[in-house]
Amino acid sequence: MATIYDVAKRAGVSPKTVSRVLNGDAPVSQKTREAVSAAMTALGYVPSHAARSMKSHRSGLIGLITGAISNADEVAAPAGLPELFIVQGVQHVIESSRKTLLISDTGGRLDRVPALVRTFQEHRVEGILYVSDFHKPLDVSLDCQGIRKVLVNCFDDAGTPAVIPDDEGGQYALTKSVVAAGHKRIAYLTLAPGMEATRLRMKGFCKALAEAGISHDPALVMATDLYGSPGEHQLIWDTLDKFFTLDEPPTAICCGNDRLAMAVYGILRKRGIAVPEQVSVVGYDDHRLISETLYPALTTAELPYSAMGARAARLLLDLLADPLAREPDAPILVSGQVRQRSSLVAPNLDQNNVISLKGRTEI
Amino acid sequence: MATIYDVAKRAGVSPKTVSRVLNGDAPVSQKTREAVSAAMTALGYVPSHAARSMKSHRSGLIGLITGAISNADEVAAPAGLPELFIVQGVQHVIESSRKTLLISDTGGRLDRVPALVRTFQEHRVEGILYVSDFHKPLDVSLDCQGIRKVLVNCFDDAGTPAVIPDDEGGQYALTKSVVAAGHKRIAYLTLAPGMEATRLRMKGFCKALAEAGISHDPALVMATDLYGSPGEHQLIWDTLDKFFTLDEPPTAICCGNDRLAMAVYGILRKRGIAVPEQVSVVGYDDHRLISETLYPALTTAELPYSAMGARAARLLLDLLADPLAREPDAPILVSGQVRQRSSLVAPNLDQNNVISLKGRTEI
DNA sequence: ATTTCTTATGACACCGATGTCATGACACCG
DNA sequence: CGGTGTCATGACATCGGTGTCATAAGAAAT
Repeated sequence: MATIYDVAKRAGVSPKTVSRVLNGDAPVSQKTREAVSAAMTALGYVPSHAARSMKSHRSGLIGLITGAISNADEVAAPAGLPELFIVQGVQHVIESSRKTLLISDTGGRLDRVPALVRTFQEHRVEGILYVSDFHKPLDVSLDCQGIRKVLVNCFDDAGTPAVIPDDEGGQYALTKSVVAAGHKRIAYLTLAPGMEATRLRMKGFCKALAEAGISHDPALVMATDLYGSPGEHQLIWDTLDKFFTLDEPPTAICCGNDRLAMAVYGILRKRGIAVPEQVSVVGYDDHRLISETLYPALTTAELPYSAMGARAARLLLDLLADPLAREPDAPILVSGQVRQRSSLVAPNLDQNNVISLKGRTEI
Repeated sequence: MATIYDVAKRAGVSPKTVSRVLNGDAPVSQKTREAVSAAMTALGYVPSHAARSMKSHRSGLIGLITGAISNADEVAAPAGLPELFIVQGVQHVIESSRKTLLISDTGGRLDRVPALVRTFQEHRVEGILYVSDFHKPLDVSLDCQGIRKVLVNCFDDAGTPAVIPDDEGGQYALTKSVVAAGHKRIAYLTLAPGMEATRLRMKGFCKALAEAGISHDPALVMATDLYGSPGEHQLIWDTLDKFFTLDEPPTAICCGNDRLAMAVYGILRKRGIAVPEQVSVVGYDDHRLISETLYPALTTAELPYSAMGARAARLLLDLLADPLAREPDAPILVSGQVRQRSSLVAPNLDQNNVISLKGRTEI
């Protein structure tokens, strides 16, 4: 590989002059510049990042730690959407800032994080982004030896800058849409209890109902997310069974994520209940592969992963640009849109103001 | 950041001795080793990758170019499965070889590839993997200036080493399973014409039928993949309509990918046709988010992206380890499994040996 | 005791850039 | 015509490691 000395010799100038042509940081005569450029082209010269960063003490690298890649075959992890979208958002921002993103994967094993951090340190990354697979408290000790870091999709109680989804607001807005469509009996198939998203979204769900003057009926709320477990379909089946043997069955079903909604579609139809004619269904995540392809297309709330990644990357770059910049003192919430599609319509009620399940046929 | 000189001074030895402790490449007395280790710990010393690679001329970096990350919101690109799974397979192999993977994303713009290659060159990557979003001829000029490269999910006619999926074999095996279940009238909703996968899988499909003595009926083959187009559902609807008004309707439907199968499920049920009781459905890709969650679970052929990534990474490492290693002279085919799930059962025929569509109710 | 051979360690140069400082060549000024 | 300033360029040191070679300190052999 050609070096700056080779170029200098060929162009008949000093290495320093070649450096000046490269960086344009000092005047170089037109003639010299052309000679140097010609030599660079002829030799296929590309400057060495290692040599540069050694002298400048600036690597231009940003490290990102994720489990997205190795987790990808459990693509529907608890919260539903692969955190890869976060990486996408990060990538866009970092790349347009002329820095290079170094992505490392935990391979699903948190005990490997220290080794990844060490690799980042060897490369003298200027900042680190830690991306969690779903919204939760940080579950790994992340000692970065003074390197600036930003958490994405997780948070700690040490005040580390963090960017998280606005789960409460998202479910609130989505539920309001369901209410606005005229529904009063709204069931909710939640994600696993104990998850941050479950708690926050329930809060948003209840808030929207309360504002609409609809009393909260515990019989309409069930946790059903069991990804990977063979019993999941049975559980959803039984849960729906309970709902539809109530005196006043639900006219709309909120699902903890789009994947659950996909399962619900299948089971409802198996039981001869038409979506959306007899029951409306909404999801969460806006996992477009699902929400756009399901028939009918799914109304859902966007989990703004890409925007979160972009926000986190921008935050990190800002912190790096100004060493005195104050870190935000609370996690930054990023909100998503409600995506209206055809699975949500006005309820179809009979004269008793109860869902009309006539014409139902088990197929 | 502490340097090897700081450590040396603190331990009262020369930098070279510290280097020896770090690399263990020459004998160091027990006492010295301990003093040096203590100093390293006290100073939080981490060696500089830049300085090391400069001297050794070995960066330990492998570059990977993909559109997977920025493409992620078009997660169901033509061939169906996000090529991210390829990256996952690569990551596993590279990481266990003590090298570091540098991932760059095209942002969907092929004209940015040269810039990415240049960045890789600056970092002196030892090899480059180019990952295509679906199986096709290489569609970008990839001038790596002598850096070893391996193509994944694509191929060129210049003999560049490549790893691609065995589309023909996959569809052949899958179709054989459908035949083995007893089906003789098998419809095929193909991917877009012109795609490598479409051509090869059709070949496998026909081969399996021919071996079973089933004549190929063109009326049962239609291209329906229109991802992102609002007319897709209508097209599938109309296509299914044609199938089921034939004198001998199909008893099984092969779909070009799992996403199409998901759409077909919805439409069939809307039309009161039960899966799998009246019609069996199979997909392609084994996109587990879909195939495991659909109700009933989907029989499908695995598109072995992860294995392809691993294979390509291993090939690249082998080529790097032995500069004289001969490149394979044809693309390496990687085969996937057939995943048997509940959407495929024996056909339900009436006394005329025709599919029984009794009990059908439009819901 | 002297020579020989390990073993442990250090001095020094070098990898490929760039920052600092010096200098040569001109143009412009009075 | 000499003095001053600007422009273009080069010499040299340096960043943080490691390869090469030299050498001091013991251990083993004579």
